[in-house]
Amino acid sequence: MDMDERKLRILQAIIDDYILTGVPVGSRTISKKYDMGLSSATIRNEMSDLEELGFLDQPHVSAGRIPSAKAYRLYVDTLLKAGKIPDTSDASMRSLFTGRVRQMEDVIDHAAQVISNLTHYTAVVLSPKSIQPHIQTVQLVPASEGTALVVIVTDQGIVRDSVIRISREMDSDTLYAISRTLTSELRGATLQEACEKMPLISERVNGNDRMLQELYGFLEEDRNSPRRSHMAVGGTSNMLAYPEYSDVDKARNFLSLMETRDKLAEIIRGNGGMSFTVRIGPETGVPEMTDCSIVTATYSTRGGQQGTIGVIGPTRMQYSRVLSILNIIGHQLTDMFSGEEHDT
Amino acid sequence: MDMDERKLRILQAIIDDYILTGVPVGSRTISKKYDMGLSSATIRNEMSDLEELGFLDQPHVSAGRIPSAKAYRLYVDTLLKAGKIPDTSDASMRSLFTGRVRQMEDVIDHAAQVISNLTHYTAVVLSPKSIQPHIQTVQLVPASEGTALVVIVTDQGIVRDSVIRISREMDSDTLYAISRTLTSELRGATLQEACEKMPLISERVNGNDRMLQELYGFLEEDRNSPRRSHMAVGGTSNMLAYPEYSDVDKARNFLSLMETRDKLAEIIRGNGGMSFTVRIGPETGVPEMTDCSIVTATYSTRGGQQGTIGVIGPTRMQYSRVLSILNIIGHQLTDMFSGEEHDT
DNA sequence: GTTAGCACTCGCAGCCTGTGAGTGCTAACC
DNA sequence: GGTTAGCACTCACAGGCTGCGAGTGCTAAC
Repeated sequence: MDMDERKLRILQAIIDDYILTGVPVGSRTISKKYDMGLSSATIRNEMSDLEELGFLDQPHVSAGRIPSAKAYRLYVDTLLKAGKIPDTSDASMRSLFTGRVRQMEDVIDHAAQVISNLTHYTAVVLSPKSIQPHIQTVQLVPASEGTALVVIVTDQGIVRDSVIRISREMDSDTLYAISRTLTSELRGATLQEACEKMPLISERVNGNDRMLQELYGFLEEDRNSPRRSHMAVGGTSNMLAYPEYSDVDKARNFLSLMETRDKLAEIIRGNGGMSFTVRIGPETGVPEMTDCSIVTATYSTRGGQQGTIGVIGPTRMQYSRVLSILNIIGHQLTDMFSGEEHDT
Repeated sequence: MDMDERKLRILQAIIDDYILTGVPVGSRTISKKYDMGLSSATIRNEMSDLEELGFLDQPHVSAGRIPSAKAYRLYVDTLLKAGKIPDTSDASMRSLFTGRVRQMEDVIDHAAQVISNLTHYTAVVLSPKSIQPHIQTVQLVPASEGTALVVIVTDQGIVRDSVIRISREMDSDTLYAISRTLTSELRGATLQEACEKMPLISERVNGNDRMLQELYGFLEEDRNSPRRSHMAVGGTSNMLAYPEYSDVDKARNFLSLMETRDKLAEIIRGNGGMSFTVRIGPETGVPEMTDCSIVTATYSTRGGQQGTIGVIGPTRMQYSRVLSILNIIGHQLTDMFSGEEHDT
């Protein structure tokens, strides 16, 4: 017994219907609602076959059938093969980022909002993972008495800063002089390399051991921390609207997963840099998410780094709509971050 | 009919029991569990009085009684009057902030986590609302070709930054020179005043109109935006564990309120700078939160600004425990932000 | 003023039942 | 041989009924 054209059409109809309603779908429904010119009995036979092939599950004998993960997979694959993205009414989306957002983090927060509003699922937006940024400028800025702010600008436009203590005698000019030395010494180095170079530099800028010590500490720490990779989550409450989560315990599990941000980031990032991924149920690899699907897309910034946007929803997700939305928003973010600088 | 000592003791017992169990409490329970030396019948009479006085509500005739908002109010007030804070096992809390956290935002995120873990309610932490910071240093740092980073350090240690476009000819020294001028001109000014001064300065730093224009734009925008006031929310999923939220719709309302961050910040900030506030049910002023209570406390930073930490829970909250925890965490945050600089 | 006793209320869990959606199978039909 | 009508069967679910138990209010006695 093989998949033929007709089985495929029936499967498609079942999936469509189930995505829409969330209720197990029966043979009669298919034969009536989607006029295939077949009686319910015939559909019934086909459905029985489809079940045997592993595309349908039956929650209990006298209920309709629901698509299996395998079915969604097939569905999505054919969807993606066929020019994938239908044009959603993107007039409504074109101008979502006009409201003068500047800081990258603000944009990311906003994007998560927008995506979750459009999809009615949960949206996650990750800033690009900075892969070994190279130092471009180091500057010490006088802050309050006895402290200075270290600002490190990298080639990816990412700015890192921290306050360090300095001796009270230092004035602005001295700091500038030191900044120049540091910049010329460290330009082009990765944070890693900068750490290694510090001892050498310490000889050339004599008499400021304590300060350099602190600077070193900052570099050291910053190098190891994955911070500055910002993440925004939006629309977690949307999920509660789906009958899949009318069970409070399930909902709670889901929500607490959404709250453990490290884990969540890891999950979303698990797309291997593909421009689109769809992970369905068990494919997510997360036990808590066997009845969720994750759709991700990427956007890129000037430096060629990739950020990730993702949508988490029930397995019966409106895949085509979600893919379309992610596509559009992804492009918008790319435009925003790579064309013009994201400033005023 | 008046409140007397005995009525108070009974009310206390009822509240304690209800906070613990969440189930309407009956006269028999009180007479047995909390040995008052009174029979259930007597308690019954007293409870009837308490109901008449507005301290108890009866969900339905044959259920026990539950404390009204008025009762909680009384409860909290006497609690607060009496040296308020019981010593919770704070050995477990003392060292919650050791893990080398530096950036203020990280600390705030962490604090929200900690508080929600300790209380099992939802925690909100707000960074101080910067009230008219004064500029201390302005520095332009070369970023990528044709752009520079403006770093503004204020007297409150708050740093604002943005990328602006500059003409390509400018080198590091030129930028420094301009920085010096800007700093000497603007030191001590508020952002507001800085905006007003810009036209004047523009004459003195000739030939860089475009850059100054952008700088002006940045100041202008920054002045008006309440950003940089960071907010962290933790433990929203905790609320679903309480029977009060076993209704999914209710839970969803709550969660979507937690997601509208502006509104949430406003609500939490509505404490008028009091060192402790407890708002019970309707007192919150938020229709969606009539069955929630909000407890807030403040912490302060070097510049004397106040940040807010808050806990949102069901009205039958463990007020004394929550107050105690907020007290401790508040002190820790104050120590961290006002004693030493929050750096390495 | 306190308490024992009692009748009464009412939510809730458990059980039963009818209904309806859905299935699988068989036999007839084209 | 594929398709369809018919039929018996299954099973979740909603609705109605019932008994239980927790709780109350009232009254009368202590």
